[in-house]
Amino acid sequence: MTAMIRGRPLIIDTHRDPNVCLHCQARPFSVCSVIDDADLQRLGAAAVTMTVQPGHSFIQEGGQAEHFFNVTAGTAKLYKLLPDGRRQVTGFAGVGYFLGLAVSASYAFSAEALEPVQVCRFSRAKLRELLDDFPALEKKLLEVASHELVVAQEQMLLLGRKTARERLASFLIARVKMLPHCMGQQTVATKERIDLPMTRMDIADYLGLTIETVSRTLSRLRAEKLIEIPNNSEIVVLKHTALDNIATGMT
Amino acid sequence: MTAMIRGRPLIIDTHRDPNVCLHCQARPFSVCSVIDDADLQRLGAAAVTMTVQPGHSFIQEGGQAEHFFNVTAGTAKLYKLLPDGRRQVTGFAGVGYFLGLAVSASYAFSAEALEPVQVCRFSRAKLRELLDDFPALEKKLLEVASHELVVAQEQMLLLGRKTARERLASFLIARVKMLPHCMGQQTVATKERIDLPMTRMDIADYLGLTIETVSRTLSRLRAEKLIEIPNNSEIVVLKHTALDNIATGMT
DNA sequence: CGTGTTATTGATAGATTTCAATCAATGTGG
DNA sequence: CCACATTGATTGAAATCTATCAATAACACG
Repeated sequence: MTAMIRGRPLIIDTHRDPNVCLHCQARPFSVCSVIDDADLQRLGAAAVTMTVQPGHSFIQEGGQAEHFFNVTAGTAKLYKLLPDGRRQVTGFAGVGYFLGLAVSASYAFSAEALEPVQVCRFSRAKLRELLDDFPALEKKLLEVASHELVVAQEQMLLLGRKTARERLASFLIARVKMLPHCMGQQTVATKERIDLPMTRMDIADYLGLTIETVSRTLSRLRAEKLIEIPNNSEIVVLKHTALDNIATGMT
Repeated sequence: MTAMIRGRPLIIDTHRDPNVCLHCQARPFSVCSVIDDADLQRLGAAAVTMTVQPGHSFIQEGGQAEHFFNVTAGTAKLYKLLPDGRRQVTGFAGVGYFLGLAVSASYAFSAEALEPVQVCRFSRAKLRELLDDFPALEKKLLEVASHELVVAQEQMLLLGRKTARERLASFLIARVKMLPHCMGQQTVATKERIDLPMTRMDIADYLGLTIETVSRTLSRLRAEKLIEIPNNSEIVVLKHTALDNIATGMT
């Protein structure tokens, strides 16, 4: 089955399988982690699995908010637009991210895949059912939403009060912190390799800057030996602490 | 009873009364609206009523998050600080606003009264109890948090991509929209009087600008006959539509 | 009616944007 | 296999918006 949006194939594959949740590698990172194994079939039966190709949207700002999504693979950018095309990326949704919390009838943002993205899709009605039957899920969603709010406030501080240099440092440090936790404290002094599935333009739109300022600022951080830029989609943090101090406005 | 913080009297009055909720004029605007009259005593028994004087904080960024608050009168500003004193006001909490949703152990922001503020205070434990006993309350909180997220994303767009002029227009329009609803559509073409309990500095910190830019921009809007400024704590919107167009970046 | 606080207005400076050119990586077709 | 086009990133020069510095003005309050 192939859904079409504006004449272009958006979803290359949709799939229903009550057992998807059992083998889902995203479960430990997502809201689904609060559902018992025994109840997982209920969840799986309510979900539709989709794959979204890079550059394609699965949520449109202002569109009817009929579905909720859970990212199980890949990364998507979330953004809002002004009529003249100015864009603000409000976040990047990676594995485990729950999307569509908006209670309003229409979505407040768009979501576009940066790499092939796999999502579980739930209808509004199905999610309501699930929430009624699994209070733990509702608790978890409240927890997730609360955390999102904290992150959003931190981003407001960044956008409203931080310099370009501080914004880039904050962005890099935040990315480091979401690296596989297994490394833990140990890597603080050593090299930390960040994967960047988004373009410089996306970073600029996320940090409220222009692509040129992002580029210039990264170049300067590199010249100062705080980072390395092996290629356009990777950055290595050489001096975590120094960068962290810049990020928090301590320098 | 008078609580002290850093040697200064923070709360001029605290009060326990199981029946407060019955006569609470903030109920229709707050999460408490989902609790039946019959259960209101449970709610009231769990709450402590406090009054906070202007300039005093009842939530400290980074402090232990032991309580949740519900504003029942007045307005507070919510803000985050950088080490060098740069401030970002993340929002203004008016009547009905629920505060402290953060799940973390410490608050992510500070809250300071702009005018005498009355709040209901709940302990973490008590709120958990209430949430377990009243699923509707949990649902409502999720709804509230989701709405807050939408508002936060809109603010990110403002801070990241809008001009000073657009920011002020957005701020004024948002304030107009939260005027008593009884007026409805009718006043769109007529005068709309906005009350500003915050200083120009607070507005600047909310919009990611300086006090001078706020002042200049308001002066220009006045010169263009889009607004009137009868005094420092009031603004009259003369041309709602024109201002709205500026706010949404249509001009 | 001082007096301190808050807001306005002016002049200048500065950080980031804008405009523009170059470079690098990738892909295409002859 | 190599010109050629395309896309994304970098770098430079100039412009612009907002911040900063500074001086008044308006206001609140004892």
